[in-house]
Amino acid sequence: MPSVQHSLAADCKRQSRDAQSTKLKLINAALNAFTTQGYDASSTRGIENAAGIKRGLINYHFGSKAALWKASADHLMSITEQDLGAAVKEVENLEESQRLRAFVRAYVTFCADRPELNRLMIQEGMTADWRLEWLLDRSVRPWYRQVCKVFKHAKTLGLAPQMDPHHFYYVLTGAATLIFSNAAEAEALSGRNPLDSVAVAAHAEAVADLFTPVEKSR
Amino acid sequence: MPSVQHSLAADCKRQSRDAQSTKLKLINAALNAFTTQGYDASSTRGIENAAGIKRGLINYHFGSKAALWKASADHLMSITEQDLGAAVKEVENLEESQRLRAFVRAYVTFCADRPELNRLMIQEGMTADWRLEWLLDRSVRPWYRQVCKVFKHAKTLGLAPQMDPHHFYYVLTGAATLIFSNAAEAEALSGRNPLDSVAVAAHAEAVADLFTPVEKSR
DNA sequence: AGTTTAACTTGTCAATTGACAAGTAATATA
DNA sequence: TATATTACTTGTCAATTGACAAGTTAAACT
Repeated sequence: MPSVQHSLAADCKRQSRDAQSTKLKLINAALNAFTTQGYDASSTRGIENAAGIKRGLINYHFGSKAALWKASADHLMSITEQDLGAAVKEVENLEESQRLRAFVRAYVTFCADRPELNRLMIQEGMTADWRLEWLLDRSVRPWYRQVCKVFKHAKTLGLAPQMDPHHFYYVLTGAATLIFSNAAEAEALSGRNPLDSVAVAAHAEAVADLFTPVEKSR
Repeated sequence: MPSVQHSLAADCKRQSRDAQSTKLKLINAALNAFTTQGYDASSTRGIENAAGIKRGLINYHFGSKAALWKASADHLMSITEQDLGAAVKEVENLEESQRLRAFVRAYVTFCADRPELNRLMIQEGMTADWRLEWLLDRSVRPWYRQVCKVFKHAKTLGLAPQMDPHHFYYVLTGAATLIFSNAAEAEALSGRNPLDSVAVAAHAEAVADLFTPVEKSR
């Protein structure tokens, strides 16, 4: 009997006294708040409530709201690098003529999987402050260079439209992401959830078609 | 001498006791705050300070923060309907083969002139609440229908890519606007102001090229 | 000139916010 | 078993926020 109780207690141990799991709950709740409401409109108490933990734990585990933001953004960027990095690697194994198209498709699919990334960039891309600077240094600049590189290569081979890479970056990013960033609006307008897998695939094709030499008339 | 003083006083009269001009100052400051920071992160006191008027006047003239938001959004939408409506009318005078291209160009130019509109849609398009509903009813739905109509017409004539109108709407809107909505980020990445007229024209061409049957190779 | 009304001003309030500090409880270690 | 460390809890604080109410001033009207 005592042994049962003991092992039960051991099983439950990680339930409310595991710093790692508490931190993760906070980071997930924080990402949701920061990316949909923005930094200033998100309250630490609201995040703590959403995470289902007690008041005060943000300051205990992270020290400040700003530090929580950095930890959350860092977490999101790590996931992004992992997921998107793997997709990009696969693209490099393809025949040259299909690379840009596959790249676009992989990017759109990723954006639908993790709309938080684009929401965060939209929240922080409007005003030049410490958060935008942090994001630029941490991951936007490298990603920007990579997109430009892929595009320039395709353009050289005549497999992409003639366009300045900088404009391509924003045309692609905007075209690929707005429908997911503004999912609530898009759903109200169309009556269908844009994050639904069928809708995602259709959107990916639409965006890919734009940048791929058109297969003449139908 | 007294007459001079009198006429001077008459000229200055509208300086600090004209309800219309006070309201307009508030609406402009409010638009700037609401579109860049979002509704919840914008404080009425901050808006009053930015407008250069005294504390309390928002509640005197508008009754509440929510009412100020509605008045500001309504103001922005009226301007939009005027400017964009005029541009669309001009497009209708053009030869059919050029209409979609001219439409896209006019839209991009407008977005650069008034980045507040797209910033507002981004701030409010993520979450389904009373503000999104207000915007949908007031102007998004009509505009959405118009864009779909123009596109369907061009598609029927083979002058636009084969694509669902709903996806076209978000592809066009995203491609056209992100570089202006995220002007701070875009400037940090490229070193050049995306709202500069040369950059705007280049972006308009890039977007228009996407949706216009490509003039083969160069 | 005297009165009314509209425009503005300022004091105050309860609620929320980020932060910190002084606690308590659970677990690991000696 | 005793002790130390880590994880969590709760009380409190000053600052900010949206709202309202009781003022004051300026202009319009009679």
